[in-house]
Amino acid sequence: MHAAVLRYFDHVARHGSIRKAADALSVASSAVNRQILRLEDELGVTLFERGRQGVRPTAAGELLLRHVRETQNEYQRMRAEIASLGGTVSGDVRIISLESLLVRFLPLVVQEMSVKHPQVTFTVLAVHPSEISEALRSGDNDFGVLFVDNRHRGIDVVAEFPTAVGALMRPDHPLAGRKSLTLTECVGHPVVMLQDRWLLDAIMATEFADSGARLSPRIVSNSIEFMRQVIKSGLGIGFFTPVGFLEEVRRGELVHVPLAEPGLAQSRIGILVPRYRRLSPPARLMIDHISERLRSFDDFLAAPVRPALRSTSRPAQRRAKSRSKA
Amino acid sequence: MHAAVLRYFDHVARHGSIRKAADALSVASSAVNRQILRLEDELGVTLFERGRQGVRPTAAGELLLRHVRETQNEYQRMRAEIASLGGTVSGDVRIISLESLLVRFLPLVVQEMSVKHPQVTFTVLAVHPSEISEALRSGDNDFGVLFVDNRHRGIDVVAEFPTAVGALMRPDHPLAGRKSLTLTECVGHPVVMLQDRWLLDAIMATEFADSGARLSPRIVSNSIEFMRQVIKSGLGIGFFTPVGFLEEVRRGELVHVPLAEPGLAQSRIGILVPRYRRLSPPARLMIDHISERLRSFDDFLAAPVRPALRSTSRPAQRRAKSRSKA
DNA sequence: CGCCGGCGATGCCGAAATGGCAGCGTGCCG
DNA sequence: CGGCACGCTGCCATTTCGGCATCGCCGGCG
Repeated sequence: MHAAVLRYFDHVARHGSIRKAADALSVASSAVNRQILRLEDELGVTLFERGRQGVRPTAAGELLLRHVRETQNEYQRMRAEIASLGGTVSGDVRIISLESLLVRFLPLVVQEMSVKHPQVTFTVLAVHPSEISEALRSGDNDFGVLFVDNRHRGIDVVAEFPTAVGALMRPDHPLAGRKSLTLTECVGHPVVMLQDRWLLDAIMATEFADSGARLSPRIVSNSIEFMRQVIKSGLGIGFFTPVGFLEEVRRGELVHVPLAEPGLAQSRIGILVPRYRRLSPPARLMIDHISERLRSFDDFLAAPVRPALRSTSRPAQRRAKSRSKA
Repeated sequence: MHAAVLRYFDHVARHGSIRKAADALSVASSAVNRQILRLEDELGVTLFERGRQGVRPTAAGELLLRHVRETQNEYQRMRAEIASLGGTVSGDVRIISLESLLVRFLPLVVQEMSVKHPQVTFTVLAVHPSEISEALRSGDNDFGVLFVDNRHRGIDVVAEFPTAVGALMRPDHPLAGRKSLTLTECVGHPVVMLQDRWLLDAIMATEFADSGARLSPRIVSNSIEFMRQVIKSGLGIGFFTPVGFLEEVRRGELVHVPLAEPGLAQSRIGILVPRYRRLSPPARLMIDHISERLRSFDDFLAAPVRPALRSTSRPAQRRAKSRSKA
């Protein structure tokens, strides 16, 4: 429906080069070039600065770019809305997430969703913590499943759930019997750590730093899967939320001991949505489904800690504080 | 830039007929028709119900319509934004207003604005009170200059100014010497009234009813200009905000005596903007300008009442409570 | 009852827009 | 200096779009 020039312009901006964009679009570069020139003529401004190394949007180009992307996003959302009028939900749901949730949790909910709504497609991306704000604000993604971080402006938390960041280890580890741990208590034990603060968002990073704990990493990696295997083989302790390791903990292959540091024990996973974003029907359904799933895991996630401290009363208190709307 | 089919679709929906739309667009009806058919084929849904008397959007058509209009509005706003990058402000500012402001006040500010920014065009419409909400929400208009009515949902008041609704009469009228009046005090005097609640919004209507005052209208009309002349010729009292009659009051041709009823004395004129609407640069400038103008009238508008009641202290207190942003 | 007028849909044709191909000029880099 | 990637342009084929005439349909009116 929309003019091809919208897609062309978007691609040129993304690739920073007319030829690259034309290549990605599978059209001749001349065609793309002429559309851009025609557009500049129509608006009476130059939209790209032509450098020796490609093109870069001018201020006017940036404004147009925002309009174009917004239009395309809204178009997709509207198509999904129309499709859902006929009863069958369809469209693409774009999610950004913590990598630890990408490994187990999100595949599960995506699969469950796919069974219920076969027409829905999914784009699930792990993002570097420094790019979360941009990824949510750009309008390219519907929502994020991330650690709640109230430093983000213009982003709403539509549902959040407590999760206890803790130490993951084999059942035969010396610390495996503990009900909770401080980071300082882990000093001396071999630790496997994530490289480059991946997964550990800023909250945790400062907490780890503030504790003064000089943890000695025996193994450093940026692969969750690698760390999973390393921990399973008893090479050290890892620090994670348990959501990505539910199966291992259930089967007794690993033990998750929550950390006592307040900033970590009270950390929360939330569904983060750019404020004012209109969600497509499948995105709304997906948010509801994830909320439900997280809530159903909640007892399991939180139970190992709190009931042990609060003796008898309220033995399995529901602690999810969903603010999801109907 | 945008595909012609957007404009076609919009026009067809507005006119409720393909041929009418084609006529308004100055293209052949077949061209319009085929574009609509192609669009329906592309989306896989029928967008219009073909009746004997033209076409009417289906549910899917309504969704698409919203997207199309939003896209067009945003495009216009973006063009204005780009144009203002070059220093010269341009674009169209769409305002809805009370009819009483249309007669004197808005022509003044529009003229002042036109001098400063010749490239800016204006669309100023009087709307029936029952259509205010729809007119603001539709996205067709930038803002309204109206009586503040907090029953509107999703509409923000970016600036508001007290205005004293009062009785307008000739200086030789028996009540002309009064500092303030109640409606019951007006009983017995001939009154000129607006037909069909035009201008008087619901607040005033109820106030007039609640007061129990049985005012005897000698003349009823729906034309402000007609009533102005009638009042000037001494045929009766009219009830208005003074903004539309500033010149006459200044020249001493008419006297404006504020009404004592709290709901009327404390009525406010405000600039009402649809929440979440992004304003074009000229619209922002126009809002600022109107705010300033209203504020500069404020002393004049409010002074006749309050200083007289509060004797010495705070003789000419500024009472504008602008919440306009820079 | 039949005619007329308005409606949307369609076939046909010329005009305009779009895209593909080849080639130009230019600046960067080894 | 020669390759290389860049944006740009002339030429031609293809696709799309719009105008015109026409069809089928239906309601209103004489």
